[in-house]
Amino acid sequence: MKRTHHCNELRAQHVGQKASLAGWVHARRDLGGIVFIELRDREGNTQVVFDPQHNKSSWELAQSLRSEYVVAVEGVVRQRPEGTVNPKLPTGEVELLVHQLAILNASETPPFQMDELANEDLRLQYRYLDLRRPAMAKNLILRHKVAKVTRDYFDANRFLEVETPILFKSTPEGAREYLVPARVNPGKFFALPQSPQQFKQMLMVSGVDRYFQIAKCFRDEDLRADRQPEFTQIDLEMSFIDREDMYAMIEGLLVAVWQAARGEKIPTPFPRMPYIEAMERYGVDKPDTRFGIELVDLTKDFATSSFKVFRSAVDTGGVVKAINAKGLACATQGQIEQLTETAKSFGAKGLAYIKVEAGEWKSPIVKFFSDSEKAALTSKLKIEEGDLILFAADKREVAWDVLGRMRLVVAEQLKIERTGWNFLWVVDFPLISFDKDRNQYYSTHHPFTAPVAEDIPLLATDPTKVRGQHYDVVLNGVELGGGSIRIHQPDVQKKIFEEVLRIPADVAENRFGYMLQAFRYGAPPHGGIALGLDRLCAILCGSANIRDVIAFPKTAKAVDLMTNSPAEVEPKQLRDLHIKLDLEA
RNA sequence: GGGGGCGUAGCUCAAUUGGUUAGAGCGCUGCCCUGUCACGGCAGAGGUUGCGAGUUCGAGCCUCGUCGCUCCCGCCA
Repeated sequence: MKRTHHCNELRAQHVGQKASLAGWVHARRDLGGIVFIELRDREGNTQVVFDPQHNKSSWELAQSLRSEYVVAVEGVVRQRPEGTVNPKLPTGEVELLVHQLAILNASETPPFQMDELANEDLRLQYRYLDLRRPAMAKNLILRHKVAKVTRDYFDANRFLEVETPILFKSTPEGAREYLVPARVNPGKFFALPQSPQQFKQMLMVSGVDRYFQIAKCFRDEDLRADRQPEFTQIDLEMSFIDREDMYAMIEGLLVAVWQAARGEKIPTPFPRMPYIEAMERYGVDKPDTRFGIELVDLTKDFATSSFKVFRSAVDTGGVVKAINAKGLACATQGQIEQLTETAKSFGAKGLAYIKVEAGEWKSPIVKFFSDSEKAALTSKLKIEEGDLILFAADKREVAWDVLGRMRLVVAEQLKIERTGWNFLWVVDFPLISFDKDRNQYYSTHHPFTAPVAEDIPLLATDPTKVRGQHYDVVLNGVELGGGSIRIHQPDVQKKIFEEVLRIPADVAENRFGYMLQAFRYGAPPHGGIALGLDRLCAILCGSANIRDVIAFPKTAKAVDLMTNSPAEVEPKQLRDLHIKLDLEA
């Protein structure tokens, strides 16, 4: 009794045909004289009917069916009687009248029902049941489609899919790594790659020209809703290109993905926004441009203010900025305190505010403002009845960060509708940043990013002014991916390592020596990008959590509840690896 | 490492100010039911209120500790 159709296939056109289905018992409706079973597989559901007048023995056997039994049925496709068509089911015009039923496997009563959402830990423990749920099956299918269209697209664009090693070398800068002891080399370790970055650049030197990979990456950092310790990137690298080529290539990919996954057309080219503009207007380098509440700069207006908090922020080189949460003046004192606590958790010293209610500015600070300052606020922030103005007076970066985050918080509270797909490229990032605590420069992204050519002279004088040829693709406030045109001249790369980043020569040689050497043998100009496949799929599924698009994810504590890993190992295994556990956890 | 939320029946949740025998829906078991699709009807079983201490005449509720799930900050070149 091999199946002839899946459970979302039979339609009116099949009426009268013999058909066999196999799947799980999704629902049982036993009316006494007649039994209906809704049979489910990953594609959908079909109603099958057991009628004693048609086939008594299978009707009798059907009495014993329970949720999640695995069965095969053979019968004839029948138009449902008038008035019993189910418009909610794609197969709802027909049903399968069963001649023969085979119970392929029974099932214990499942720990949760397939049609409601159980607790996350239970779902993860019984992930194989969770994945049977139609919503999760749909996510798996969508992820497959995205991967498939990605491969097809890059194949059509002359890319080669090349696998790079999972056992890699430890590169201590950046994220914490998972280490793998190397048994045959006692005391030495591999690390799992945070990304295939260095290999893909080597592939360009190898003449591969266009590389892509759907690559597993590993980072031993604390988890978030959008961060798992192992995750997947759509990773690519191209030779003989500039930034414009990359923008066009990725826009083409995303057009194809949206078409395949959602059947929607997205407009190209995506807007470009310099990093500094993103920060000034939205306070983040991955702005959600689907709504306003933009940051407004008031530094000049309060440069000579008699309100000391603002004045001293400006005097010490900081800024005064504000956002207008239109319609939030109704916030209670308790809610304002809550907002203040939130702002403090983001690094603010406090949260100055103005509530515009009953034609009045209600605020503990407004009495310090001059008429001209009030006028500036009114015009720049377009203040109207019902507004809530939130201020940040601090160092520029802190003010950006606090208001950028508060902007999202108030948008949430105002329940601002955020629809549509707002893609954009954020460009012109600073190549180099300065770490005040450690008193040294560091690469904003990674040390292989090429400077914008005309800014190269600034490397020696004012490195933080140098723009990098880096680009991030942002969608609705989510960083989908980022990349850069790379340095391909060994002398420039060496200069960045040694003169700007001040990596000691022997350390640079040990970590990147092979790379510098490779570049001396004819490295083509090249650049690449990596997109987070998990985040991409989560957005396409409308899920806030990437666990929903990963078949077997880990909990927030980085544990797999289904297999109970990580777990302790046998002492012999440790001995083989020359590892002794003698530090308290 | 820090902060918030949650933990009560198999599942999702309720339980007033700390006060009688901890409830509901779904699921489960049995019986009835020939056009259901959230099938319906009748009956029933099912609880160490995560765990451990403490306060109290009395704790699901308060306190402390601990475990688990989750969200956020730090962290994630």
